[in-house]
Amino acid sequence: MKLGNSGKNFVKSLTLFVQFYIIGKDNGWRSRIVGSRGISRAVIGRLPRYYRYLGELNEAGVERISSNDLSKRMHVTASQIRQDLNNFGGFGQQGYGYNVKYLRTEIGKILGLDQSHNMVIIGAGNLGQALANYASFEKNGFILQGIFDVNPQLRGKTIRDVPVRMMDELELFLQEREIEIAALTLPKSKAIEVSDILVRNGIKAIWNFAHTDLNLPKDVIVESVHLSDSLMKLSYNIMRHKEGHGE
Amino acid sequence: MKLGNSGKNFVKSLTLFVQFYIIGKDNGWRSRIVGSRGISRAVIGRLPRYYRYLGELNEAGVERISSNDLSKRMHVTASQIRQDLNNFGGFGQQGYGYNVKYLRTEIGKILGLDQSHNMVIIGAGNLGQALANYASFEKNGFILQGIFDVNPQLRGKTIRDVPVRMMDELELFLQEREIEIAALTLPKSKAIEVSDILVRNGIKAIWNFAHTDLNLPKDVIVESVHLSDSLMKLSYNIMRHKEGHGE
DNA sequence: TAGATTGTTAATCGATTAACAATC
DNA sequence: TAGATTGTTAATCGATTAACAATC
Repeated sequence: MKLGNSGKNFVKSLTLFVQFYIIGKDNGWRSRIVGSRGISRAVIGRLPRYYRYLGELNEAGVERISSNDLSKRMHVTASQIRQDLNNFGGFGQQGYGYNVKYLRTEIGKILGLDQSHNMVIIGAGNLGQALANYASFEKNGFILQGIFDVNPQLRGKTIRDVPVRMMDELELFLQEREIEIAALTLPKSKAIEVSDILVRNGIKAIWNFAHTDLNLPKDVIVESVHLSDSLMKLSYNIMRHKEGHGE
Repeated sequence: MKLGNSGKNFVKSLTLFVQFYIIGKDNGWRSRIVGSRGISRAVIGRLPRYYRYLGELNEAGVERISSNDLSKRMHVTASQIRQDLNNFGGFGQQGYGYNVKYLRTEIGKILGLDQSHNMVIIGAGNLGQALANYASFEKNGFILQGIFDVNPQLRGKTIRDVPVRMMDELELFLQEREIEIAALTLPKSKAIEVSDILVRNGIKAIWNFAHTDLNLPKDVIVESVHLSDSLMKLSYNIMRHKEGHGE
């Protein structure tokens, strides 16, 4: 029996659909396997980048991509891509590659972007305001519920419809709403005492921009963004580069 | 011959002084060795953190520290600290440990913090303004020379005495002053075209905050801070943590 | 000197890359 | 079916940790 071209494509699509549907159903046990730890920090660190590239491909209307093509765009090895993804399950199909939209969605689920997380920002300076204005966070499920500061001049100012509140309202606020994440955008002198308040009131994770490490109970997740560390790495590379060219 | 306690300490101090002086003189060939590459990314990534801890110790008046004590504060192994530092030379002394002030200075030199780097910020939104206001960068030798934006309403606004200029002045500005570093704090749609302008006008390094990777000639250093990548890692860890506790 | 602690080599561990059989 | 490309095992490479002799 022969099928015309459109018929073949239809079968192919159907096959893919069915396979992906089945894979989708796997999530139960797969996530339990994932939960049983063992995914390295390095792999997790790369997932957001895959997610970003798949988003761009998707916007560009690309339907499928092989690990090889993706590896060239991202300047990594195809082997690494396949190895990374297979930590979480088989998202691809031999002879076909990966379905861009599907793979993106799955990585999104792994990263928890399909769920919503309530967030507050502590410190309404430039950096706090910058974060508050990133509309794209909301798109990924991070919902800004409150902004706090000590400066009375900022009281009542709103950023994307969220009013700045004073710090003395923080504890009650955290208790009344289910806030999971706090972004700390304040000087290091305040960061440590504030982080204690946050932990006492059930915050699950802190996105730390203060110029210090936070030593908190190990069930509190801390993700730090140390801008000056980043700038120093850049500076080191400038040095190294100058030497390399005999200056 | 016996020495009293203060005499012994004097000799010890003298010995240390002499040793450190000699080590200091080594820098010529050491940096050439370092220049001959081979320092891994991972090691470089840890240097700013050592620098930060040594700064805190120094402020707290601590004069010397052993790799063991430092390892406990930083939650790393003493072995790693010694191994890391010995990539750049022997900064310590057997039986004594490391001189805090000296080691900090040396790491600062490795990172290029003893030199000054002219910098511009492209994009005077909240994030650009936040960076401009970080006085501590200036302390480490990063000198803000200019801030640029397309928004005419920002024209003439000054941040820490640096006026916001319009983008059409950028090329001339780069040519007239020796600008090494550009911080890109603008939307990804603009980031790529602006980075081309920067490269054409001799920028050595880009501190990239845009939500995209920049594919530039390999002699241009790019250090990216992808905030959403960071938030996604945090989100992943929240997920994993929930699973671990059977939710 | 004895004790402490480094610098450095060797052992282990983990992550990346290569290779290829499975399979769409 | 033949060709393409994955999933996965094995080989390599690199980074971390352990151990200890050198030495202050």
